[in-house]
Amino acid sequence: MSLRLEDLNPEQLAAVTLPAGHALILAGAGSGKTRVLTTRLAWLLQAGAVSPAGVLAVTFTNKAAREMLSRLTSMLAVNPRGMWIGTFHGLCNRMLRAHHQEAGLPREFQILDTQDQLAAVKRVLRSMNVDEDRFPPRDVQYFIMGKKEEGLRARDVPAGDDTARRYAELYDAYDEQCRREGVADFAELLLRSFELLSRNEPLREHYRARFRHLLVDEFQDTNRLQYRWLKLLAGPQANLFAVGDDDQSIYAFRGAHVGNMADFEREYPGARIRLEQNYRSQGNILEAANALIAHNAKRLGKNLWTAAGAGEMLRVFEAQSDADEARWMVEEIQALKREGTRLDQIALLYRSNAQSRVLEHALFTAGLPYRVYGGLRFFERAEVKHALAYLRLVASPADDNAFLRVVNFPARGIGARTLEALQDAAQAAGRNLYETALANPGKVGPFVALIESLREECMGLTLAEKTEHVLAKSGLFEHYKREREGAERLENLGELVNAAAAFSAEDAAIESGEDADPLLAFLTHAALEAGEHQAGEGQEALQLMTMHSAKGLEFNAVFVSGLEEGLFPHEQSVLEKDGLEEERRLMYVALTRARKRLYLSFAQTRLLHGQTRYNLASRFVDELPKALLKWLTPRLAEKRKPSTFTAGAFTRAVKRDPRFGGAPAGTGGAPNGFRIGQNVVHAKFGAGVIVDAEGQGSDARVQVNFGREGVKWLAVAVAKLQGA
DNA sequence: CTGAGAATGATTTTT
DNA sequence: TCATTCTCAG
Repeated sequence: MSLRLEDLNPEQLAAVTLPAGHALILAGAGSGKTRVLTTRLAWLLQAGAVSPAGVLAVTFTNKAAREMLSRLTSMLAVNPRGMWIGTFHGLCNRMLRAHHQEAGLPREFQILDTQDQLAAVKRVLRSMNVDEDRFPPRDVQYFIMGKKEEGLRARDVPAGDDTARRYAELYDAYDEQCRREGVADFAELLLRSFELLSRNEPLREHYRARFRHLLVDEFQDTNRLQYRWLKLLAGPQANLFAVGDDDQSIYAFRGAHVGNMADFEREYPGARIRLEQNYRSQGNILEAANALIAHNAKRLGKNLWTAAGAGEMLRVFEAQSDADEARWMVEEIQALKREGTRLDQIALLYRSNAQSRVLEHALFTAGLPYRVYGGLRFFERAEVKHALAYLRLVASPADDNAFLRVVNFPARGIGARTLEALQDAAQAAGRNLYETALANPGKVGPFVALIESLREECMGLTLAEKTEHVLAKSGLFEHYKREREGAERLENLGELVNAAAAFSAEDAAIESGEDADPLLAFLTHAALEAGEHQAGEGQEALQLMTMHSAKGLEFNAVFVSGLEEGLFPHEQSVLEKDGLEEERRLMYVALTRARKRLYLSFAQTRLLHGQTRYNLASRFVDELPKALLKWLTPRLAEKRKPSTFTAGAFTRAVKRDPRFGGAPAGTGGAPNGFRIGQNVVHAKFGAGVIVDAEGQGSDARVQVNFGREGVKWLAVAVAKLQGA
């Protein structure tokens, strides 16, 4: 256990030992960001500048929060209990639990995850007889979330046309429903905490007097409300220490506002430190990443460097097809393995999850073990959510979401009609479903009686015993035992009991504050931390994930695959405002994951949504310095002229014209010696690929995808296309 | 209530 | 293509 400052570089040391005041640390990829943040925290505590209770450190993920805490306790003997280290949502939850009355929430309020929220929105729409075609539940949910993250309640939403007004009404009705049912969605935790602090002066002053130092990780990922929350909590006295990297901002689509960094610069004068020395990648990789990101206009500016050598060149492979690309990757992986690279030190990155399929197929065929990130997390699994719904009803009967989820699961002969009648009665009485059913049992009588007895029987039991009891009495265990494919689900339910057993008083205190009710804390834990993606850890396996999921990780060898226009940058993203720059930052993140070896690949043909797409190499490949690239395949479209034109249209699925016999891809007939899938060069538009064709002889026309230049129909007789 | 078949879309993701 | 969601008949 030691706090060592000797190993820090001058910039890191400067950041760690800054005197009181505000600071913005621009921390490049692999520059030791987490280390600086935790060492800063330890240094403040050890120097006696502040007590553990006087600091608040906030991160985005539970994983990051755990890592900070564990690194801190390895440097310093501190009791984590009194410290406020956690995610934005976790800390807001803690504050709201401590002051639920002032915040207008019931003590046992439950947290809605994204799934629960959608179900809740659907109920609002149904109760208001809203046309779901005009107001799709997903859009309404997105609207509500977005407004909350801007800090706006329904009444604050600027009035617009009828549709906008209706959205605001639905938002209002949704909030009212949440209030009735004693639940809060993710954004609500933040907004409610923000409103609590802004309205309740004594409380605000209490926390302002308490927290002298606020430290923020991944500041570029904060949304507007999170930044306002920080400012409100900091007040005029506290010191804000923000660490971030605008070049790694890849979450604008979920509300992150990179502009917060520029705003911070303006609003909080103080220290500005750039951490540019990279301890991860070799020189060529960094040089490539620097050159790529230099194409972005909106940057604070930063250049990574390393004391390590140049290392290897970046290897680039052009495949005929996605399957071909996958086969090549397998070969390279086997070669790496022979050279002694551990499989878990190799990452296969892609833009979208759908791309993992081909890779998995090739890896499976080759017998290479792999692990795919993404998909359902533990607490999101249906059987686990069912079990939790019973526990939630025991803790908080007003939770209609939980009620509806399990009132007829396992089946108890309670049908849609019964529930409709119950919901109508509840609405008329302005009460929740549970109360309504209790007052007028009918068909749901046995169900509420079951919950009532569960609540009684659970008194005095430990958390794990409660969980086990609920599983047995609810019939969930029986149900899955009978089900043919229920074995895995049963296993997960067993895992849930284990999780409950492992959930300690310590966890509860950190999760929800001192003297928290273990059951409530556990339910909160389940909502705020969805758990691992899947089992299969520990085994040495290749790591397959999206470039987004790879953020923060590092590997000896990295494959960045599917570098094709339309796929990456994604065709949707280039239509979005600042979308291309965000895609480029994503590429930057992908490149900077690699320590020693970096592979880039793209395929001429890719099967997507059941149709063959003909693609051109991503512009991001062109944006890398040629001198750093080692082509493993002959560069076919070398002649392509660079262009500044960024038309929106990209490869469309090829609709094969029956006049050409609907021949398979690549061999399809097209007029005058051209065929679908063929690479061509046009004098003005550069390289392209034939995507469709029609007509014969002098009327013949072909549709060509020129990537950035868009997709164009050209008359063969006029266009003078060259075969490439 | 259940199961079969149709319809529907389909970046990226944490809390 | 394919996975999920919806609809309707039994």
